Amino acid sequence: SFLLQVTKPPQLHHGYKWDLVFSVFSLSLDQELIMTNNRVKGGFSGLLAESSGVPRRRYKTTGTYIGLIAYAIQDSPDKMLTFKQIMKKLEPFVLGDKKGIENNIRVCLSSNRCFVKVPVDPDYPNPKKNFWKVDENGITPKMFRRHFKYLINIFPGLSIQTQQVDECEDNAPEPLIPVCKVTENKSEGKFTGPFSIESLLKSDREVKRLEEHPHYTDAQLGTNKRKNVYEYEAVKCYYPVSAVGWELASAKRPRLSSGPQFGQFLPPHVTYDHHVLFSSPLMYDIRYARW
DNA sequence: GTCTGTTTAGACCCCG
DNA sequence: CGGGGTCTAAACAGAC
Repeated sequence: SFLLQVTKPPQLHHGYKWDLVFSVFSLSLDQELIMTNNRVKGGFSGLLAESSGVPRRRYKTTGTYIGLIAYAIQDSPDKMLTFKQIMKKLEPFVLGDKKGIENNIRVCLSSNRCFVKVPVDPDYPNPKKNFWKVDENGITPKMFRRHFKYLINIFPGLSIQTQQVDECEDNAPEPLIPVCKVTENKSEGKFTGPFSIESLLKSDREVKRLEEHPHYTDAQLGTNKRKNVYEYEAVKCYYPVSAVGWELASAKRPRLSSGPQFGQFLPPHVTYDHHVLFSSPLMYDIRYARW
């Protein structure tokens, strides 16, 4: 594993702003930030804060991948980096199980709606050649507090302050649209994943067999050879939210099990929900769609 | 084969 | 204790 020692005075190393990193992770001066995949007691692993050699639990006192990645991206000249550039920038944090940490960062980029892709060459889009940038509209108040509270100085466009976040939460309005009614179309097979019947029912989402969905297109068929393809489509309702607004249903990026996912393009069967999109001045993010 | 990106499952954490 | 969030490992797809 690799230890980033935050010691006094803050060391400038390869141009990295250790003092900023220090504040990002809110560590006291004798603590260390470790980015390692090494297993510790109880199978626990992750980003650890250590004090006097005693590992602490992740949350509260430690950084997160989201925060770290966001820092790397926001600290770059154009506020966007390729995956390789992100890894290069985070190199000082990452020694040891580099593959594992790379994997984690990929997962993090891919699954969080606060990270979006921008084609390196817009004229010749290549799904594997993207810059990653931080989408501030994808940062929920909760995420802000958890990951970005100490990064406010590198988010000049983020029109929110900690106090505002708290106020937002205190006065959170009701969603503009009601939570979807739950309908169920049973089918054979038992699914246990996040899109299983049970999970979907629990989370008040509408479930339909893909084939039965009115907006389903044949283009979706046969595009995925994976084993555990869930042939369900979740109809999720999102209501206007951003870091300045109200609460998102989830910070996780909603997605189908298969189909084109490139940049901000939406699958062909996805339609804008104009009521949702335009009923609030805050709504300008195309991901606030409904399908 | 390598690199990049997506998805899933499971373990674990925190919070209500 | 359950739900949601984070992290890890792994499988997989597609571009090069």
